[in-house]
Amino acid sequence: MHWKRDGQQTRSQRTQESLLDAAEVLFTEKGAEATSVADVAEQANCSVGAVYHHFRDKKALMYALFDRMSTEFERVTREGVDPARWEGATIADILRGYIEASLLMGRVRPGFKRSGLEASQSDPELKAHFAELLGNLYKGLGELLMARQDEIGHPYPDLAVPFVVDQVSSILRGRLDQVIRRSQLTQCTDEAFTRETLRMASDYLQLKGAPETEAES
Amino acid sequence: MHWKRDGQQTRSQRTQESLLDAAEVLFTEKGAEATSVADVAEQANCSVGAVYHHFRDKKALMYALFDRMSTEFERVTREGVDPARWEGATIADILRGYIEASLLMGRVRPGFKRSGLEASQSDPELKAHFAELLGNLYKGLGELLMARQDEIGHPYPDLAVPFVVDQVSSILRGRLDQVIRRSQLTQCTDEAFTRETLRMASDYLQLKGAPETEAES
DNA sequence: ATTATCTATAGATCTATAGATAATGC
DNA sequence: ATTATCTATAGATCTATAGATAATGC
Repeated sequence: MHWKRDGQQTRSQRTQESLLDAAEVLFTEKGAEATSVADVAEQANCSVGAVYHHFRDKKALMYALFDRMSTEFERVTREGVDPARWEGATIADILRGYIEASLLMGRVRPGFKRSGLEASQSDPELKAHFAELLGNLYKGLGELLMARQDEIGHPYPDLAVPFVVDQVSSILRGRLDQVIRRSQLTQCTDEAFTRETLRMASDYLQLKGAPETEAES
Repeated sequence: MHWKRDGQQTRSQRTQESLLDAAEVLFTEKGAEATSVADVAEQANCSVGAVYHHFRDKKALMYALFDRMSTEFERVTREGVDPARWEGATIADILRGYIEASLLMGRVRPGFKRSGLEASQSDPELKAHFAELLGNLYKGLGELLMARQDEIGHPYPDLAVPFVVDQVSSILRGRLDQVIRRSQLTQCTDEAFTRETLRMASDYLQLKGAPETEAES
């Protein structure tokens, strides 16, 4: 599982990170396959030889990038689904937090999904890892909601909660997928998007307590 | 806009179609970039030279495939959103029809999205065309729903209808996206998926008339 | 006679390495 | 002395073409 050489100089680590930065930009933009090692080297202001000094081959570079993104994703997930963080919060609060955080992350780090898929394609083990990362997020989020089961009016919370987690995630992916989205109709603001997505999830779960106080005056 | 040569023999047309079939399989499986012209030729049981006899270059093959898929997509859309077809139908009927048809299409022709995206990436004009195809579907579906505005309890139908069309589409894409989905949690049947997605959309729109008669006994 | 196909190959990339040069830090 | 970088290039693909061969249909 050692995809990158452990650099022993400060300079080495700097180069390695700038190579990963370069790869992240280019792979996100046009995909790993369409990006040559020379492209990455140029973007990182170093030579092709340097790339191969740090990474055994191109695949190793892809894996290392995926690894770096995964680590961050894992950290954000762990913090995000920590029950302590959401003490006293309602389901609506949690869902709103999830939507807002996803929009933010998806824009700061747009390449995670693509990177994960490309890595998955060439290695079933990484595919499993990628699925696990997403699974952990969905599981954690689901548990936060299930702990507030009494807010839910839907007749089968066991079914409704995983379903709503899944669907909201799909909706978020849909909004963040620049390629399709860019030229689509729903050109509403993030605020409107968040509000309506939240309303959809709330209506579906039939949340009690604070009903949408949104109807006109 | 002539991406393929007009074959003048019966044999020619057969070969062309089998080349497109081969490309559809391989491009869907591993992407156009990762597929070599030799791969396509082999899958179609012909030589590389034959490919280039029919298509100017590899890009032309991609475009022709996208073209063939687009034509079918357009036809299905046109028939699907024809108001005459849905006379007397409720919003729930229409949405159910959309969901079921999408699941079917997405499985019979899984490569449409990928093909569209790859074609889009190398040609802005095709990107616009791809967006237009999806746009027409969403527009037509939206109009069918708006014509039944009196069923909608949501305070702002003008906002809610495009929103629900968009979100249901994202949810469908999410379910059909094999790469992510394959290893995901929501392993419910298509029936359950359809039912719950429909319920979500109905709840959001606050459909009057036939309320979900689904609650326990 | 024309059109379609195949074989063989030139030319363009792109990956990966070898060997030389430069920088680091003990 | 060791580690990192660069330059130059070998070897592997992959795209596209040229020229020869086979099939079609008038």
